[in-house]
Amino acid sequence: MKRRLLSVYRRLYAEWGAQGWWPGEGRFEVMVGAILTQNTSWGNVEKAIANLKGARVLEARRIIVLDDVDLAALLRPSGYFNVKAVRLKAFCRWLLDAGGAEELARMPTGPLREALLGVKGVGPETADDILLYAFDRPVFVIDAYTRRLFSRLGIVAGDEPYEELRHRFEEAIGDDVSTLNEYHALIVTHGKEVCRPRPRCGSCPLATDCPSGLELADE
DNA sequence: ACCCAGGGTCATA
DNA sequence: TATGACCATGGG
Repeated sequence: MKRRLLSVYRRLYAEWGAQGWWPGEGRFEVMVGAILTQNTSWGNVEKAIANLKGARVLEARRIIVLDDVDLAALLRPSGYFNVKAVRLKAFCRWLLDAGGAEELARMPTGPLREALLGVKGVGPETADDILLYAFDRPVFVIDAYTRRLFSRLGIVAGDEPYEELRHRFEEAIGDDVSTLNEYHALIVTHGKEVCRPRPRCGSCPLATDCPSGLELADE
């Protein structure tokens, strides 16, 4: 399990190299993106972030004073805009009450993760996105792409609880932040291009010698 | 005209 | 603990 998992990483990396993730400039924009991309394609998120920039409100202090309706209007392209307006404001409120990102950056990873999970609208995946990509903490993000790719490879079932998968991946990968970062980035940016259902298997980089431990599970 | 996308919350059993 | 409803836009 550990070996096969790392083998997938080596192949993804060999094929596509470092991704230099997360898209977005600076801690705050990364955190905003993590909330807005919940069950939403990144292209739509970019439009919403562009709206926030255009309105010059891409700062916690600007966001908390907006009316929910006005904020929702800016977030419209990213979908679930009413829900996300409330979540984004709750997150910004928490961030400011905590003394800002610089203060949070001093917290150990465990307590910081618990604090993030205490914010309404921040679940395990969003918290781990923020920990890994905004605070450079050694955690691995389990998302829909990860479940899909690795269940296709037959390495996991795919429907395990979030924490179980997270611990399995972290145990296999280790605590090197840049590896955790690049691995998840590769899965999201190129996971769809590999290990498609049987008929297309032969064309994917992972499948060129799939017999060596990466054979596909039947779908 | 579907189907799905870098989830999370809340109500129910 | 574990399902199901709900949130909503935009691209394929």
